[in-house]
Amino acid sequence: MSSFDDSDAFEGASLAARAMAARPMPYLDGLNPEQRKAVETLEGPVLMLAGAGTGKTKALTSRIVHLLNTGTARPNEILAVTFTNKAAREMKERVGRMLGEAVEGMPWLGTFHSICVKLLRRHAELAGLKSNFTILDTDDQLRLLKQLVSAANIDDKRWPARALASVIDNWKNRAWTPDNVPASEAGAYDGKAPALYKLYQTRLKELNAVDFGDLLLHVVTIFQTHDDVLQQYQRWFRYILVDEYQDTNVAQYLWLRLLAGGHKNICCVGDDDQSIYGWRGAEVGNILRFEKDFPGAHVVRLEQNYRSTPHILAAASGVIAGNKGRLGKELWTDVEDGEKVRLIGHWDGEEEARWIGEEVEAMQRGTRGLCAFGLNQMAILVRASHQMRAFEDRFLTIGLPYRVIGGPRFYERMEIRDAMAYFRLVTSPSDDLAFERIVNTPKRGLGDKAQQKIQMVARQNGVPLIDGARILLDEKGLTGKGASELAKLLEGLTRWGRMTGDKQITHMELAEIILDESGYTEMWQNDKTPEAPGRLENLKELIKALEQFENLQGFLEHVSLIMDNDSQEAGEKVSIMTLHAAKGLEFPAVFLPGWEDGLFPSQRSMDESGLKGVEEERRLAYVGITRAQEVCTISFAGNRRVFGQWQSQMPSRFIDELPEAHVDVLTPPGLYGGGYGAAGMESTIETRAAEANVYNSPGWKRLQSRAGQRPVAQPAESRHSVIDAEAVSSHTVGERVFHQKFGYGAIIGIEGDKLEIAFEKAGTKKVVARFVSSSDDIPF
DNA sequence: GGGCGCGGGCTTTTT
DNA sequence: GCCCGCGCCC
Repeated sequence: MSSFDDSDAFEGASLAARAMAARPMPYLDGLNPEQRKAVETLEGPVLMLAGAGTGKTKALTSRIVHLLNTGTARPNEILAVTFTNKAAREMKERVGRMLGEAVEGMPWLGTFHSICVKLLRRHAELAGLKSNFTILDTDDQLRLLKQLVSAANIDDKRWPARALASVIDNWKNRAWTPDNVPASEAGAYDGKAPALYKLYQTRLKELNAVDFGDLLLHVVTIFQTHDDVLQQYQRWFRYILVDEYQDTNVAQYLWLRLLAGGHKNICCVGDDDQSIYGWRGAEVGNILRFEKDFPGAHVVRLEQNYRSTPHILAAASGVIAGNKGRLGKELWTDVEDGEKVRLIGHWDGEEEARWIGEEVEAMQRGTRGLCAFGLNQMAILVRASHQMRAFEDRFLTIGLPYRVIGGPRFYERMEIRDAMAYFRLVTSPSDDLAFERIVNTPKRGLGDKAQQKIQMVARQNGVPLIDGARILLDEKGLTGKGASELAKLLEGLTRWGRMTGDKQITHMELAEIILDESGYTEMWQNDKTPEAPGRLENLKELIKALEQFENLQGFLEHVSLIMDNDSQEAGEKVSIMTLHAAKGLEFPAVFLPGWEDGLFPSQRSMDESGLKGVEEERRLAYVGITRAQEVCTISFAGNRRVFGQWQSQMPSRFIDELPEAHVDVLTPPGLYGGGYGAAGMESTIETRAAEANVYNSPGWKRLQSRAGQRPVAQPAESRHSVIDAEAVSSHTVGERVFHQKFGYGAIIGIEGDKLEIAFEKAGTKKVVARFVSSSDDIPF
């Protein structure tokens, strides 16, 4: 058992707490009664149900401050867990600010993953690891799995490694070790998944590596099998706080329950209505049954919203009311009036992007009758990242500054991962995955053949690849350019390895030497693609990031978890991000484009999870609307490119759920009276549709067959559809109509504003009435 | 061994 | 429409 006394993490923090005991508590004055209750109920289990914009973070940080300020706990006795590094950082900053200068940081405030890394490094041997284990990212993980899959003679066409990765990930999220996978679940991946999972775990141990899921899983396993260890931590962490509790998965839930098992001083903060991570294993059930898990729990509801206008809140409430099994909260505000939620339909996705671009500019100038918003105050929140493209394209053409939040993270970029592989190999030569990654990057003439030879020799001798390569060279198993290049690489690695101990050279200098001498920097300097300069720039940034660490080793140990991408460049820019990335943020003006069935709610979510999936999508809609402070604009398009093919789209079912009284339906530009014809656009659209052989594409067929299966959500009379109200169709069955993409057809059915049309060329389709015109209205 | 061109599959969402 | 993997050819 390791001793805690040698740990920096547990030291030094207590002075501050003692010095602060019994100070005045001004922070309590700014809280409303519910917040105050959540802050002051320090003992026993507390569930803080905090709706969107109700001052959750304020309450949470005040609670930490209160624990410290009253002398109830010392900073190192508080375990405070978040999901993102950003949230952890923010909380740290706020606590620091509230306490003033005296804080010595909180060693156990961090993400689930970062805290688990700390714990696992202390007890690595209990999981069969060394304490300097590496953390694989998804890329490494996938490469490893691919090797296992092909070694097992499995056709990776039918059973892609990706699928296996997600199966294993799910199992880990449920805290199932290879031996604990229930028989009922073992059928995945052609029944081979359990064996491959076991193999994978063995291989990880050999590599002294863990993946993301392991961080939780190993620690939970250690807690479950080593009571002495668990008890020590139960004593250490006297007060536990959990942010975003609705997002915890089973493994995290077990972890928390184990740690809180003794004293039960656990305060979980969350909002069941904002649970949007079911797809990565989050269990809304965790928050729904908190009171059962912790009998006698104090439940506090934060319902006063300080963010949005009443119309926006009402719209959000109206949508979320469609979900069953909620804990039930109703947001309210004492703000007076404000703008209704605006709704608008467009011809296609490009028109939608064009309109939003104009709208952003209008808002910026303040010409929309409202006060002007800066670009930083506006955001476009999309369901799926591929939607971003249309906006980026449009904004580039009109020169509207924008920023995309949550693109590929810094540490996931190719050049960063390559560079890190070099560093990994220098600090731990037996890192086979790192070796594989860079052995032929830059090109050294060491292709598949050569690499296979290295693999074989290494396996025969039971040594890491780097030693296998050495043996291969000694045995003259390689000739020509490849041999000399490999010798050069090995020689370099040895040399750089020796330099890690050299006090004359800083680790930043060493990193630069490695990248230069290996030819890696040169590779990008010679690269003529437009990305190359950016990549070199990133490498420079990487070196700069090293500064904060003592040495390369220390850097590598920490970096795998700091996957942040928060290089928020300054300047006025409109933000584009996914709804998931928007959680926890707020903007005066929010655009929510792409509200179309299949896109939002996402078809995949519905196919995979049925009603549960739709409910999660609905929560996503709720998250989206509640990001808006003053103006919320929802939009949809009648046609959209899907997989590069034009598709007819139906407005989202969530649009029907918006309460009419709080919605303002805007008239789209040029939808009636042949405005498009006048603008001379129909030819391009028609040509595109004609060129693309739409109706034979698999995507189209898939969508067609799904459209038939999809159950009607609710009886028509029970809904008050905004669209229906506005556009009671003036069409009749049998009428001949024209559609810009599908051509001429006859109406064979009318259902509210939706027409079923037998097109002459395109077959039978459902189309929203406003997207067709009577055939005699055609302006040409 | 590497570069290029073709075809298939695919897009949620991320620590 | 884009990315990845494969197979062909240099």
